[in-house]
Amino acid sequence: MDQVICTVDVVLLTLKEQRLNVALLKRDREPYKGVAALPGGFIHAEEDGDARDAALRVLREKTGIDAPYLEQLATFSGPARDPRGWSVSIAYTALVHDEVIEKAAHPDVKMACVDRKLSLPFDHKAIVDTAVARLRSKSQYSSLPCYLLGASFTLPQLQRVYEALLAEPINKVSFRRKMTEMAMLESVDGEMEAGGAHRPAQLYRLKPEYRDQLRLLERGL
Amino acid sequence: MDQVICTVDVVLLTLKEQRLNVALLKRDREPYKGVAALPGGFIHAEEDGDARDAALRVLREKTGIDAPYLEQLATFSGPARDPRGWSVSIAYTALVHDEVIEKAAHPDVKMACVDRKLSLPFDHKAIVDTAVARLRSKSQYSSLPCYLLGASFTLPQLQRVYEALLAEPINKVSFRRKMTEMAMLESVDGEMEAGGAHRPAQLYRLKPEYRDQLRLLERGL
DNA sequence: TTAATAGTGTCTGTTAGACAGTATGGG
DNA sequence: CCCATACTGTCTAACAGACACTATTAA
Repeated sequence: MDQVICTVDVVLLTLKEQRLNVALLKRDREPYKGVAALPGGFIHAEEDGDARDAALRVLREKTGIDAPYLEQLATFSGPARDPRGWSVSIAYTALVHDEVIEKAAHPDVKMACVDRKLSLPFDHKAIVDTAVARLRSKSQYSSLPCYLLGASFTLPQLQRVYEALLAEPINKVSFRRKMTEMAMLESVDGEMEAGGAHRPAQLYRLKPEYRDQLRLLERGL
Repeated sequence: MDQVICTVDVVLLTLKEQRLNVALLKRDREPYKGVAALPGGFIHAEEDGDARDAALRVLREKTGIDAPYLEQLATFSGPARDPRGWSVSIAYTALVHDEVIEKAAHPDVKMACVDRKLSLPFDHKAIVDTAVARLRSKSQYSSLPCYLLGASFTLPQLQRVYEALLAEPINKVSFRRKMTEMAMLESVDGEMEAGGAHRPAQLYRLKPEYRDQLRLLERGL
């Protein structure tokens, strides 16, 4: 049997000031010791139930973040991507609200804007690019961007998230029609957004059944 | 380092009489020797450039089919899916025209309709279901179904493929507008579909630049 | 000519976007 | 009151689907 190294990597994304950021971690061992890279690690056959469990474990151990929205991205493989030998990395995308990362406040985790030129070890740049492209693509026709916000949020906030991801303004009336069509939100009564000198916006949250399951539109935004 | 078995599996799909069929191969070794399963095998670190190469190699060795449309589906993993131990299978979907399979005429390959109840070893049923769901979903907004036809085909043929995959009739005028919008086809001049006592249909083929690259619609069919 | 299917012009209903109006908070 | 932003009603433009009409072949 040919020896193949089997790892998972996590592209942990969040929005900071309307810009997509990815979590990078200073590597604590060779190869690339001390270099910022995606949180990742070997699959532990004795403890991990599957690759997804491994990704959740790695994220918890390395960043202190627990149970984010997580979906499999793709698997990257080949003899050259890791100097230790022929390797497979099952990559996952995790989406969290900015606050989750700030609360975890892990000292070795640095957020980097994905629009900047990133210089990353292994093929991590390609993995990040794939994750970002997938997120932006799915934002056109799904509820995925909701996971970049907290437990409750207003429609104007959500629209700004979609607009940041799609990098284009969205018609307010159409946006609201589409959110109604997706029928994934329920209003949180009585609670309104605090803040400015203006009418406060209604708060919403994902219906429980869609907390882990995407909602799709027949026709995109 | 924990020992993880690293394999690839291929869901080779084709349309036979407007029904999606998957290629199954009688296994020639344990486990499940003699049982029909997806074509698959171990990654060979010395010869495979990456997992995709492994999938192409496996498909060529086991079915005689070379260079089909191939895309990564997902990776399946866990301690229980293979009796030999904790395993990872990087699954690929291959699409080919029915004739390609008939010409290969591999004696151990049997096509099975995916709508029938399939009893498959490992987690191959789940892999097939995932591949079929992905294909049907992408058929709503992409050129993917083209790869289930040969090098050239007519628009009525292509529409029947879309209708078979989506399991619903499509408006002819809209369908043609959408194909024009995708702008992935070029007419094959002078050549017409032979056959019935009626006006023959114009033949088209994928433009060279889209032979291996999907074309997407802004808004689905 | 008829039958059968290919391909198109056009009308209509549906949907998306523009715009302007009302609603509701703070100052 | 004013301003700012949330929300909504409604008009218009764009698009999708229905339908009918023409085109082209074989018998």
